[in-house]
Amino acid sequence: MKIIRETPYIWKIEKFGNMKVDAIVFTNSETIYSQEYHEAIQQLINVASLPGIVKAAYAMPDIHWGYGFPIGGVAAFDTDNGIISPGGVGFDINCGVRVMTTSLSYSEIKKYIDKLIKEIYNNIPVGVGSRTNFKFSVKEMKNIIENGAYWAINSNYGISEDLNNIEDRGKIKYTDFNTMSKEAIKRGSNELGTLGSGNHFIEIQKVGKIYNLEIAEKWGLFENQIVYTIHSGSRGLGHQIATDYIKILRDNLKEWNKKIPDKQLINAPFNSQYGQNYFLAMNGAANFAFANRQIMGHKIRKIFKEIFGTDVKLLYDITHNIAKLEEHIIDGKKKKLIIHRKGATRAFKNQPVLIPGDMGTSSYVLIGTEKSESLAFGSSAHGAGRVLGRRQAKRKLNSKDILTELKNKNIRIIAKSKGTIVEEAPEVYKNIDDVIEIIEKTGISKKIAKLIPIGVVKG
DNA sequence: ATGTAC
Repeated sequence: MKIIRETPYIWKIEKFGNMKVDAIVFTNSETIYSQEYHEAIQQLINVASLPGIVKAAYAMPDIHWGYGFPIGGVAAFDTDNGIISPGGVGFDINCGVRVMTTSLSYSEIKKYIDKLIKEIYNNIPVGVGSRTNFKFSVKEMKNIIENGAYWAINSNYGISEDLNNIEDRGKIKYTDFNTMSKEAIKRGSNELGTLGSGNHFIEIQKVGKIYNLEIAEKWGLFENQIVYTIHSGSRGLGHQIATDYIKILRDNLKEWNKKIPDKQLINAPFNSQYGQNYFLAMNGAANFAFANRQIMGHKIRKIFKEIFGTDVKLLYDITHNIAKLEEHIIDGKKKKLIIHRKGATRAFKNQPVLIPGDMGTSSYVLIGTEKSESLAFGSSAHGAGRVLGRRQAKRKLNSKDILTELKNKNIRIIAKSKGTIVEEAPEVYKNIDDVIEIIEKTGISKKIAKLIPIGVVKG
């Protein structure tokens, strides 16, 4: 294997063996050869061998090991002779991030942080198996699946201008309710507007440093401003769709998948019936997730209105686990591709890019660039990236120490489970500042503002 | 991530 340093932050693994294209890794010289990158890079090499992959397999600086495809990976496939793979999307279909902005400064709400996070915790179901106390009918579920955030706004969870600030306006048109199992629909029927567990969170944050005043102003951001971030996805519904289609492809496309280097890379030709059915079902789950974040975002907006009498705007809502049908220029010609972004954020030119760090450090708002479009199909990182596995975290850390650490930093927290506090402790993540620095240096997005956590709600 | 296991 030959790793070539293209620039100080871009590394190329020249294609060898069964690879159809090169692999490109965005990172620094300290991590490229590190043990923690090793498995993920092997997975990236496997991805580069899949049929119809175009240009290269890409890895963002926060890559780590995932199901088949690495988390933090981007892979584009030709729609005529390429594939679509559930492992290239992930189990939490349309896991994503939304940032909402208030007109309040930190000093105005300082005394109310405990009250705020308590209100949020009491109004939004959080944690493993979090459910609403009612169920949507199958007919209403069809409406939700087909219309996503558009459905939510029509159901009084939001204002129409919210749609302008959601990726794909919160509604992907390529979907078909009939491609989704009864089980998936049943699981989703009492999960809409719930946070979930693991790395999902709601944070009240204050705007720290502003890096680009002009854009920040345009986006309604100012120093010491109170904003909030929601990180969640499609809950059990999306998980069920992923599980269903991995099995369907395994049972029905044995011959087609005979040569894959890892059984977790199970896939279907994009233009086949199986490939199309997964695509349509996955998009249904994505629409469910858009509605999910829209509801939670609006509920918190109402809490702010009740306590402070202030209005809240949506800065942006973006997904980082999805396969999208997009047009990109390949060899000077426009081409339709199916872009898998798994733990990678879309970062088209001038678009807000939201990258959460960990609950003890910070998160960032960035802007997409032309360079991202030319270098990585318009993609950027999605988070800090784990350095400790969940089990390792539980062995090494205890919740009491983490709570003390957060208290010392003046960060309030309500969490349903002590286990989650440990599994999601600041120590289990890479330093977000390092990830952001690499992104800046490569130019795949540019910093706009830093967000500092002050109140955290966890599952 | 996940009714953390079929």
